[in-house]
Amino acid sequence: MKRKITIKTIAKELGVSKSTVSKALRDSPEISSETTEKIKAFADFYNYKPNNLALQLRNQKTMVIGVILPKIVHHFFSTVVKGIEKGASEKGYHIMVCFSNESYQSEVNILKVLSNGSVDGLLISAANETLENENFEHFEELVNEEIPLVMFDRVLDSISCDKVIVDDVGAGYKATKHLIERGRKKIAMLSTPDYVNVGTLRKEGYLKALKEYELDSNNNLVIQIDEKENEREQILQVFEKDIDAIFAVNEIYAAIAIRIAKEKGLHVPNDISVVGFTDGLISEYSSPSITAIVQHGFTMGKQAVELLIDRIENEDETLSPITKVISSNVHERESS
Amino acid sequence: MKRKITIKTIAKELGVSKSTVSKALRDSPEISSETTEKIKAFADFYNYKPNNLALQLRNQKTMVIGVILPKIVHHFFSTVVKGIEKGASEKGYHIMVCFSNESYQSEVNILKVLSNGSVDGLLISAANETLENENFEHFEELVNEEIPLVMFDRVLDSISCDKVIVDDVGAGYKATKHLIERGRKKIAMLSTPDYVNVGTLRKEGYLKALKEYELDSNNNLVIQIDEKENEREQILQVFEKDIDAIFAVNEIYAAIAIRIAKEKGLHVPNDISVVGFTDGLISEYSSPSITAIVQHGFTMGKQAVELLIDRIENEDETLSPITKVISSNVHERESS
DNA sequence: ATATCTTCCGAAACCGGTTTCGTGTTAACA
DNA sequence: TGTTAACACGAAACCGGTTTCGGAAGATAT
Repeated sequence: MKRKITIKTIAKELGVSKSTVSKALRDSPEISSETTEKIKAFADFYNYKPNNLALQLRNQKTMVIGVILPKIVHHFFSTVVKGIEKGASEKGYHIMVCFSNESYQSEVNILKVLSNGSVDGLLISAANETLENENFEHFEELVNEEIPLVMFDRVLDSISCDKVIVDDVGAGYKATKHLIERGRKKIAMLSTPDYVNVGTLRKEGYLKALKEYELDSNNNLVIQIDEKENEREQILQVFEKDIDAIFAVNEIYAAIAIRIAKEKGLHVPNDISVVGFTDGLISEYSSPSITAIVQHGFTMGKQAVELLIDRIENEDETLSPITKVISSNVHERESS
Repeated sequence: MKRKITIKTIAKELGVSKSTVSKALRDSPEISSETTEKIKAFADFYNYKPNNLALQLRNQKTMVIGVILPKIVHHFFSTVVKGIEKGASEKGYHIMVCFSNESYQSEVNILKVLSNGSVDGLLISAANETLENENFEHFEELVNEEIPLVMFDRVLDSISCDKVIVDDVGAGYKATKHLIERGRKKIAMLSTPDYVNVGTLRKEGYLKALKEYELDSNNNLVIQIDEKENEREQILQVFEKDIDAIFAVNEIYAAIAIRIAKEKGLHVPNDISVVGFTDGLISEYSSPSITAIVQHGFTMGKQAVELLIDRIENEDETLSPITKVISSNVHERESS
């Protein structure tokens, strides 16, 4: 990188002091218009730009928000990132994005680096491994250090910070109710292992709807898919049961279910209805297109970053943590 | 944020000088093991972490790489980001991600901020608007300032920097050849407007394959889809022509084409074959699944960031710019 | 007893800005 | 003519580290 021109260079070249240059560039009334013009012209000519690091150090403010995501090649999370970036850039902040890849150790390492003053605050969605092993000390430390922190989607109850979540119980309920209203009575659910709390919450909503409509809610229509194993094999099992609808915890499982149904000669939605979660490209472009719960990732990201910036810029007021719930809704398509 | 403990605090508390603390923490032989132990214990107890900004300012190095993308809610780009992050973190770098949202002005604004010393280098994929209007001064300025820069995917020939691109001509050729080898003779192409050079290049490969197999290559089987208009309406037009195959410039157009074909009672691939670009979730999970060109976004991102870090860490050697070409291949599925 | 060498540590400069405070010059006023 | 205020600018501290250099004290050599 070419050696950048600094205030000192300008000062030396023009025979004035550092302070004069700094003041002139900031239009201080202390400096005569004559001198100011001269300095500005010089700075302009040499394309002077103040060094951000120096300013950040001086102001103890980076205008950068750290974002830790479990993954990025994922429609929901990429949508959230978009919302975060939008909200951040509107307030003049930039984002530093890191991925835990669902690994606890990565999460810890990233936090170690980012909590060194590189960022003004953090936006985190926890890794599955962290949730599974219940190792939360690294988050607790952040709270202790009073680093502004907002968790979203994959949040932890025991951490005292602002949170933004999807109303997963409500969403599960709405999805199931939607199927019931279409006349379905034997609704299976493709869920996640229990440690993924979103799966658990969605199941709760599912059971709630079944109960409300007095349908059989014995658990054996719920299959917990382990994403580390072959997903298709696991989903195949659900077709051995006597069902007329499937509620899948994400759009990929929904798409796989539809494909298996077709292979078995079942018509979707005539023989079997399918509702998915995450209103992404798969739901939109598969055929039949898939009825899905839309999670409003963009909104979630934007609200999360706005909460965070609020904390950053009003550090004095120590309000108790807020949890925002983004309500979801059913986007009806052809599969139900 | 809680006032962080600094070297000065430790020094005052322990009655030694700043320099002694700094040296002790860095295991300098200048400091007696006794003093070192004492300082380390104290630092450890109060969870001291050196302030990154101070180090960055001192070392004139941030270990941060700026990434500018046209968009993130897009399978290919999110894959590239994953590759970038992987390559970066392997070398101890972090990434700062910004989105131009295909807007020229955003691109300029982002560059203005990021070229202030906040990053050690930049990874850029140009916005469509920039390509369309051919405004490249902001990139030229980067080159002038000798800020390490690597462009990927959407690159500009006139900018002198390292580049990583997909072999779009070859990919278009392979896709078309694949269809021809399946016995197709009337192959339409769903392309992009001409200013999107990837579209133009893919078309070039398409035409090359047609010519090689002595098929009619008059241009009227090529439709340029303007993504700002209704895409479905535009794609519908292609079905008015006498065709037996479609080569789509991305997977969304391929999915839309398949859907329209089904609606028209055409069987895919018996009546009409479809090949798409971008081997994403849509191609994988739609039914029939879509034969697609895989672009290896992860590889592209990783190679781009490796080129960049190489430049950053070997600034003295001024080698002439390198262009890496990532070759793509056909992932055969059911649609062809 | 003096010279020299280690060992261990502190003062100060530096990175690149901002900001407070002090000061010399000139003009206005009594 | 002396006092004072306004103006224009510079010196120095500061943000939080690292690093060079110099020096005090004690150990060793002569």
